[in-house]
Parts: sequence; structure tokens; C-alpha cells
Amino acid sequence: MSGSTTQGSSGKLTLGQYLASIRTDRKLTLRQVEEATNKEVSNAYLSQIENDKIQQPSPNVLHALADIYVIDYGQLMEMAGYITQAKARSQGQRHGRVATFANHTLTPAEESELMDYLKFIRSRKKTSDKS
Amino acid sequence: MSGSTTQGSSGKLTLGQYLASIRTDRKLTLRQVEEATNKEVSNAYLSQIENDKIQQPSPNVLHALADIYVIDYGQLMEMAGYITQAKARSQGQRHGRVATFANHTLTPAEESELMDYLKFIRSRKKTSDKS
DNA sequence: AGTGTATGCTTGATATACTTAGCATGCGTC
DNA sequence: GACGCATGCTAAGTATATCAAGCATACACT
Repeated sequence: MSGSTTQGSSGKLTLGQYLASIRTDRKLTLRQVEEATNKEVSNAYLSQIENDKIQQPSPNVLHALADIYVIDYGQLMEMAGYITQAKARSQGQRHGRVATFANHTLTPAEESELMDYLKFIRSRKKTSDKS
Repeated sequence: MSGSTTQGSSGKLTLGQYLASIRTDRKLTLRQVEEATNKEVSNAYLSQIENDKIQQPSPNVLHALADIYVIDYGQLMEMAGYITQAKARSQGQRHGRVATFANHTLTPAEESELMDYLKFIRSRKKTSDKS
């Protein structure tokens, strides 16, 4: 029951949620992705990944997806629980997580709405210290 | 370079041969390595890897070995047949308007909240569509 | 109605990484 | 010789990623 696909506003996105959000954002179907990856990732399997039925997809699968979505392979690797070489890069914070949004195609209207909402979120939290 | 251990006069070393040569060089036993990796890699399994019975050990196993041997993780990954970030080609085009968000450093929580909100926005608009 | 088609998802089967137990040989000491 | 015991390895089992096929619903069109 319940269990909408969103996992609430508390935690991070899972790998599956992340991949699903990107695909739907780009308005691609499971089978289109399967085609785009040259059958490297079947639509059935992608469905399982997006629903977190697969605990740790292989690097090759992740690479194929990163390839067609044009997103960062290393990020997918980390999300999947793999240890990557760039594990000690806690300094270059300028990018990194924001990549999530950078990889979504937002309309100007949406972007503006989100900017407002971000302001709202931050104003709510302002009472407590920043971390 | 390299050449100090038993390398076939033929071509490159396989992953297993490479790992075995390092271990014997260091005069370690399979069970010592198993201990050193905190049982992350069992001696039985390491034996299979060294004899190329395992086609593609998982990145986590490779990382554990790279760790205790103090060798390059990425090299092991490539030897095992994984594609690494080194292969990353052109980053491709960036989505211009998203730059606004890219310049904001979002916390994971904020990012997640915004993702939910974006879904909400789009679900509202769903009734009207045109192409 | 009905027929087709697209979409997401599930189900059963297979491949293979990985584990646990044990084998075989060698090397030492009695 | 027999008893330990360390070393590399193997055999059988479990877990899980991945595939091929199909199901269910929704949407379109006649």
C-alpha cells in the first residue's frame, strides 16, 4: 500500500529512482532505452533496476545507461554501492550532487518554480544552523 | 619494467596471472590475503581468480585486493574488463538553462525535495498536453 | 462493441560470482 | 612409518544479475 514511487522528501534518491526520473524526464520508454543501448540493457531488466529489484547492476550496465543518458558514470557507480577511484574528492563540491538536476531538462517555467520552492525550503530551515 | 616474476613470454598478463605474481612476489599465502582483506576475499575464491576461473570479479573484490597490495584499482578494473572513467569521451552539450541550478549547491535533502516537487508540478499539468 | 499497439511490469530460466567444506600434496617432527 | 599442519586447489552449493517470454492495462482507431 501507499508506497508511491517517491520515497518521501527525507532521504536520498535510490539508484533506481534516479534512473527512472531521468528516463521519464527525457520522455523515453523502457524499450527505447533498450534499443538505444543496443540491447545491452533489456527493457525488462531496466524496469527491475528502476524499481530497485536489482541490488547492484553491473558496471557495464551502468556504463551503458550513463552513456545514453549522458550522465556521469562514476556517480552511477557510487549510487550502486561500488567504490570508485574518486572516493577522496570531498573538496570539489562545486558540482557533484547537483548533477542530478543538471541532467533533467527543465522548462524555464519549471525552473523558476523550483527556484521559488528552493527558497521556500531554505527559509524554513533558516532557524537552525547550516551544516 | 615489471618483468621479475613468472611471466609468459607471450603477450600480456591476465588479471589472474597479475594478481598471482604480485602475491607470490610479496610472499603471501592465499590465506594471509584472506585475512588481510578481513575475509572479504576468501582464499578459495582468490585461488579461482588467480587461475582465471572467474571471468569478472566484482569491483568490490578488486578494490579489496588493490587495497592490500597497494596497487592501482583502476588498473585492476580495466584488466577485469570493466570500462573505467578514463574512457569518458566528450561530455556533450550542457543544458543551458539548467545552469541556474548547477550554480546552486544543493544538499541531498534539498535535491530530493525538489525532485518530489518537480513531480508534483508535472502531475498538475498532465491534463494539458499538446504536440 | 473489437482489434491492434504501446507501455510498464512480472515470471521462469540461465549464467556466473561467491561460499563453505574438503581434498591432495608437501614438509616438518616424533 | 605416522601425526600434525600449512599451502594451493577443487567440488558442490547458494545468491543474484540478466534474459526471454509473456501478462495487464491503457490508449487509439474502425
